[in-house]
Amino acid sequence: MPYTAEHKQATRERIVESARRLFNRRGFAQVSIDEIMEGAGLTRGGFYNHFQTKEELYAEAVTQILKCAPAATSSAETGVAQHIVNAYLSRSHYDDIDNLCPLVALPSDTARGGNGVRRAYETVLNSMIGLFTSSLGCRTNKPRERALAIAALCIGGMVLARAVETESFADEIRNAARALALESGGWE
Amino acid sequence: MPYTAEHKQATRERIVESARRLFNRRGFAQVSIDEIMEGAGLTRGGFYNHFQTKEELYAEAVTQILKCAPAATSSAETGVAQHIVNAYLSRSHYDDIDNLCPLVALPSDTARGGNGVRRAYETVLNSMIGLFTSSLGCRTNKPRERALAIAALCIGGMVLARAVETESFADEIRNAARALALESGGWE
DNA sequence: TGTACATCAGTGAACGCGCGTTCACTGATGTAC
DNA sequence: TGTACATCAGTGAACGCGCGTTCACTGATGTAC
Repeated sequence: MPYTAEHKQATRERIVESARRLFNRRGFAQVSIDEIMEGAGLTRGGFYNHFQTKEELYAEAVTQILKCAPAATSSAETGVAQHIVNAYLSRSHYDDIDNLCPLVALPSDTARGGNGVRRAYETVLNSMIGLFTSSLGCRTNKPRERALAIAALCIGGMVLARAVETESFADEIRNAARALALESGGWE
Repeated sequence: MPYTAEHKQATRERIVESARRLFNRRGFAQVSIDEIMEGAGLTRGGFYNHFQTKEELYAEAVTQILKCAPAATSSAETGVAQHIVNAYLSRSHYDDIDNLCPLVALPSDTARGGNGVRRAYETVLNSMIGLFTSSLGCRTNKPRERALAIAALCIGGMVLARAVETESFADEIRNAARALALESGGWE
């Protein structure tokens, strides 16, 4: 059997990685298969050795994007949540377009997308919320409700910061969202 | 001069209205000029009597969408802000796709778009924030910062609710975001 | 160890559809007389 | 008031490009002997 299974798998991953970066930046419709394949160092035709349709790649890439989201950190000690809030609403997260959290980059595309994509989105959001919840357990009588609101603040603040034209306004939004998130978590 | 200027203006507005609804629901690339014109009761060709390009219509439609956003309410008495937060995160706002606030429907498209679109987005967001700020004036020492965070909560909560697959989860998110927003505004 | 072979990942030309845009035409309407 | 005319909003066929997808082919690689 020529070409090992590992070789094929590695190529497939290069394609998904290229797609991940492009979809996260520009959404589904604005990215062509040519671009994705070029980003993976391949040409157009080979795409269909790995995926049946562009849609299929999209679902896989989004799930993939979501899996490497910062919220995937597994340890849930107190302090981790605070750290995540700070990192999430930091200037460096705002600047790093290629690694922007998909919860921020793709909510509109997800809302317009199919069930598979929505499920993946929900899974990642859930893991972020689970982390906040356990970190809040001893500080409030409604930790889950609080965790949900803090997630909305983090993601909402970032989404707005990225949609706005003026950079100083974007900074102001991030900082205000962070202040309230930290206050609500009792982390200030 | 056959056909009055008013006639032409009215037609133009029908096109923008049709575009407004479609763009708000599906974004820029997923809507065709055929659909927009059909929604306005016209045919393809006439489009170019009113607009030079699809892009031009997009910029105008988005600005238009943003202008009729709920935040445009001008009176800024205390209580109005509270009312807006409640309406914003209500189930009926969540359900009404065609009239969904563009701050919720279009942030990704805006973030990927040109300066005109971003400026329009910023303008509307500013008017929402201005309203919150003046309504908070006497209740906190940092009214603007608070207002920014509350806006992030409203929009973030709604964006997440709309991206998630499970309906009960969406409800939970809306309610949690509302609770913290009202608490932060001192309106509970 | 070396060689012939079979497989299949990858190539790039070609296809066909959708859609933005153009264009020659139509016909509804306001104006001049 | 009625009629001829000029204008231009609206029509729908056609164009052309981009892109998703297909397909015949190539050539790199692992296996059998």
